[in-house]
Amino acid sequence: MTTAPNATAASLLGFLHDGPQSGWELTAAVTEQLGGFWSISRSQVHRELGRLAELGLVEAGESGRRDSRPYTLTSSGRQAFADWIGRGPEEATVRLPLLLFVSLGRHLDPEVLASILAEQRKHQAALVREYTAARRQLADAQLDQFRLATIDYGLATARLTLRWLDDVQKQLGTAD
Amino acid sequence: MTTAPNATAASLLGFLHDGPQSGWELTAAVTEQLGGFWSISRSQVHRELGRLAELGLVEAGESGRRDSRPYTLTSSGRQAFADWIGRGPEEATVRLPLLLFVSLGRHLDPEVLASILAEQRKHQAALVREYTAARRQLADAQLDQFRLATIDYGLATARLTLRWLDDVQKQLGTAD
DNA sequence: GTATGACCGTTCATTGTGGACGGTCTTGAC
DNA sequence: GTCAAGACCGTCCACAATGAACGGTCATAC
Repeated sequence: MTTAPNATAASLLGFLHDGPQSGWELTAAVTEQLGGFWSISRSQVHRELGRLAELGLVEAGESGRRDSRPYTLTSSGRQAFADWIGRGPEEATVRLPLLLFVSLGRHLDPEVLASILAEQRKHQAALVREYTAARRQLADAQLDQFRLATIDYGLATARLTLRWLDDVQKQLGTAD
Repeated sequence: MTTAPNATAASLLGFLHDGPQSGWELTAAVTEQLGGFWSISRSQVHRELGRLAELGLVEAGESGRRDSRPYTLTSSGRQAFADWIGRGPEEATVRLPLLLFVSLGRHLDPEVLASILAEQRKHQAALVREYTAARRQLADAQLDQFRLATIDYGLATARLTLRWLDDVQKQLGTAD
């Protein structure tokens, strides 16, 4: 009984539950729906699809328009996915460049630091607007409550980061 | 004028501002101080140190006790770090297994899902306690405000995730 | 008809992780 | 005093993941 070898492969199997899709389509779907908290790259997607095909968890169809090759979930693929998701999420390895940057902030000129933080603030604000729009749009079309929940997480995180940036800026201002 | 090739190398240069350290010590320091939002691996640290030495950004000292080899920041290393941090944080590539898991939750039996979420809740609660303790301990010893800020971020994030898990669980309960 | 740009897979250099291995020094139980 | 356990320390390797570059196909607009 094969199991999905890693989280990336598993996510592909998950998305293939919605019907046959090509590597390109899968990449687009994952990026659009999970982009905020689950990044993948095209090259990785294709490599995993190739392997999944070898393992028989997925079946490559005839190449359609423009080299697009649709993959279909097999029954053992379905089983492998069930195995994987039943084991629960693995531990996260987090890398947030923004946090690394701030934690080394004492080595940077306060003026420059302030202007960079302001820029980051803008970025987070844009993110909040983006998530808010997505939320509104998806609340209408009633959909998967799980997907709604993940959007809520993204929104909450963006808001948190925004508030945190404000706090940091404020504290820096009063520091002198 | 060389610049730190990547964020990992840059973080090492940053930490070496506090004095000469071996790869082991650097790994420990980064893990302890930034573990929540900046993961590194021992193998990667040593590879980067080797390269930094080749680039002359760092100088390997005489091997001390137990193969420990201390590295010292050179003046060009200092300059390379300044260059790097002056450019601001790069874009984050986020991968949160918990979020991937929940977003695929519809494929999992609700009972099993609930028990896994409960487990994750415990994990987050422990994290909150951990950060709270660290915060208290570091607020006494007056220290770098930047480091305090990063701890605050970790704490806020853990709390957010905890609340979010509660929301998800609640929503699942009422779904039937 | 042809230029532009969306689509689609492949390749490769580089970054990053985790486990295994081998070795060194310290500490404490006996 | 010895010796076992465990902390310390670097190295090696298989595997995972990213991003940029390349080459090619098709549709559309002019």
